Amino acid sequence: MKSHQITIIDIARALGISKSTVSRALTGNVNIKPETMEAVIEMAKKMDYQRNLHAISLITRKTNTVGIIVPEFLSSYFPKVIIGAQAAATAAGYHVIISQSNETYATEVANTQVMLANQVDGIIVSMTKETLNYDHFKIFQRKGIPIVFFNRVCEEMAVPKVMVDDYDGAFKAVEHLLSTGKKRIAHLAGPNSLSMSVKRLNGYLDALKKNNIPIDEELIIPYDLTIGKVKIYVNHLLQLKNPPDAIFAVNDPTAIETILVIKKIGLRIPQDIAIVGFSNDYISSIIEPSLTTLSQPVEKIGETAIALLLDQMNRNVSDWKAVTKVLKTDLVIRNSTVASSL
Amino acid sequence: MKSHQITIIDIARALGISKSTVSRALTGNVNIKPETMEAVIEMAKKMDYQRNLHAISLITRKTNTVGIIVPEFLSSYFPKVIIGAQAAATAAGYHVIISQSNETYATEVANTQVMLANQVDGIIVSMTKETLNYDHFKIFQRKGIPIVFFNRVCEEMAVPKVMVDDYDGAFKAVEHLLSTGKKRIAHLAGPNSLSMSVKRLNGYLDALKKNNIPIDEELIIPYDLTIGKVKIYVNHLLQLKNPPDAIFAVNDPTAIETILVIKKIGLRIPQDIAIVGFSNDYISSIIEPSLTTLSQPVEKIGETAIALLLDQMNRNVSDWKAVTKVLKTDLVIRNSTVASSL
DNA sequence: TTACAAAATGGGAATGTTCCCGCAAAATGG
DNA sequence: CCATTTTGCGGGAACATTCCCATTTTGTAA
Repeated sequence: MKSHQITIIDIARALGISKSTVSRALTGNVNIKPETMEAVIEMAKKMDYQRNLHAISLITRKTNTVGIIVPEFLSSYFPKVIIGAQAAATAAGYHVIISQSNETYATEVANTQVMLANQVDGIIVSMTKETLNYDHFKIFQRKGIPIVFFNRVCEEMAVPKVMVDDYDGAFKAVEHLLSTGKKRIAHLAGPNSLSMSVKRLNGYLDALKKNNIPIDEELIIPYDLTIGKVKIYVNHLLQLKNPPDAIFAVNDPTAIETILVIKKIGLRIPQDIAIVGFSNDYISSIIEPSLTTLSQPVEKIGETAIALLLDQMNRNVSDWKAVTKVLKTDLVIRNSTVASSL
Repeated sequence: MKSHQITIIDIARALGISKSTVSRALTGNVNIKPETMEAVIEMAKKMDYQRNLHAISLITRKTNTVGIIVPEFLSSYFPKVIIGAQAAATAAGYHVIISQSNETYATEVANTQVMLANQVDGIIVSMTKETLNYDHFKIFQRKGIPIVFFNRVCEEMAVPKVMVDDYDGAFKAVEHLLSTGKKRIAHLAGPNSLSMSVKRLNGYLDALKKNNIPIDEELIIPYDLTIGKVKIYVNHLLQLKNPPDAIFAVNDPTAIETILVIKKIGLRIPQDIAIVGFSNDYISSIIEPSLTTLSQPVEKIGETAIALLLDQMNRNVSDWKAVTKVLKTDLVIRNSTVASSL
């Protein structure tokens, strides 16, 4: 079904030289006469030669490829991280293969297998919200393939991680709400399986404590990040005897959905209820009222993850370092917490 | 640096059988005693064995992997197509590797080389807006590797294509604007390099002709899809002696940006100027006024592209068929053309 | 010119797997 | 119970390339 693949042997035969020489010319590293090299390269181009990475990686035990596994593609967050990561990887001479897990554990496991089977030299991963078992990641460690987590990290694995300061971001968000005079701040929290959720929750709690605001468990709603459920929870919050005057959402999609629900109900934002998100998705500046949120250095996250990965790849397994880089977030104040001056 | 890889030979040795038998057990196709097979599979799991796809594809000349190349990740369009494509590919037993070209020709060429080097069994592609030379795609044809275009297709190559009916969509958009009483409809067109742009332009032109509206070249602005430039063009249009009362934008990001610019200027949408986009990105329903646009069956596009690819892969090169599937768009009418009844 | 080093090339093993072929063992039929 | 078929398994070639070692060619200094 497939036509004959052009190999270095074909080139060698065409030029009357050996395959070793062709190989040397093509990899261009050592002891090769410039004219020979030129002739080989020209012939290769002429014959539509394409090197077979499988054969190369079979013998070199290296693929010059790094894998990226993300939970989803729908928010602008992960695509932007990928752009940063891809740029950094390309600059270092690595190819990138990407796969997305659709927020499901089974797909994530399958994706790790694809990466393993493709013999990637390393991977960077952000987990799905479902992932509770980490065996499929631990295989990489056992095999000596570096793995770096970003954003949604696996706490129990001693590997490099790139995160933003979720605690600090949440803390800033809540203090900002308090500074605008809000007293009852609800939190639409993420699932406990993600350490990010827990950290944001802790930032929320500590900001309240520091400002002597009593914590009301009723106002804290952990949910599974399924956008459709936001409506239920927001309605529930608003029907409390003592409803909140602000909502801090665990991420931007949730906050956006919250705004839509509240607008439909007819409450004024931010006068009746203020809203803060997390991540500064593109849409946050577009929606009305525009969303106050914490901007994350997304491309930097991707770059940093790759940098840590490359560092790890250049070390011996025995010399691996499980550094954790924490990047800062910036509070972007918009009209969902401070009424427009217009 | 890398630890020893577990091979079928290790398993064979551990069980005191031959590598051929292990291979048979693992691929599970023919003439193998059930107990032997079980023992092999168990031992493989116990030893953390991972098959080496490179060795397999080297000999089988097949990788069970299809490649996806898209121009960008930032709009929700391509990520959604990928979700559909990935689902279809997985269902057929194929892995997927994704790469994004950042809308630059050079990256696209590099991406095709990664795909070739990885010996993918086929690729689906949507081109960058810069791509004018198609040699890097023609290589696939010459090598007998099926290629399917979607959305942004290469007209001069006789290969399968999946598109939406751009002409029809544009036609519907313009007729809708006319039906709301608009008379001077401008078109923020895409670059001529993309046939999609040309088709949308033709739909626009024919809808005007059919309704006896004179065509004013002044109102047609082809641009390169760089969002930052929208502001310049919109301002230019509004400063014309005889400014437009509606703008049909070539895609949603452009339309969204147009809305933002016009809102800043202070004109009323749709009363002073109506706006229509193309694709129905998520953000289109969120922005105020919400955007009238043409929804595309995004996931279906991905599925269809993979279906055509698989069909092609199951044929002999001599039997390839260059079918073109055209999917319909739906006009979604929102407040950017019809004032809210509230 | 000779001797020797350096540069350029060739040959063959190795990478991990599948596939083909051959052989032994088990199963089947008369 | 023997002949024949089927089933299960082992051995070795093949895939495309790199790498090591050996060999040839070229260059340089005495």
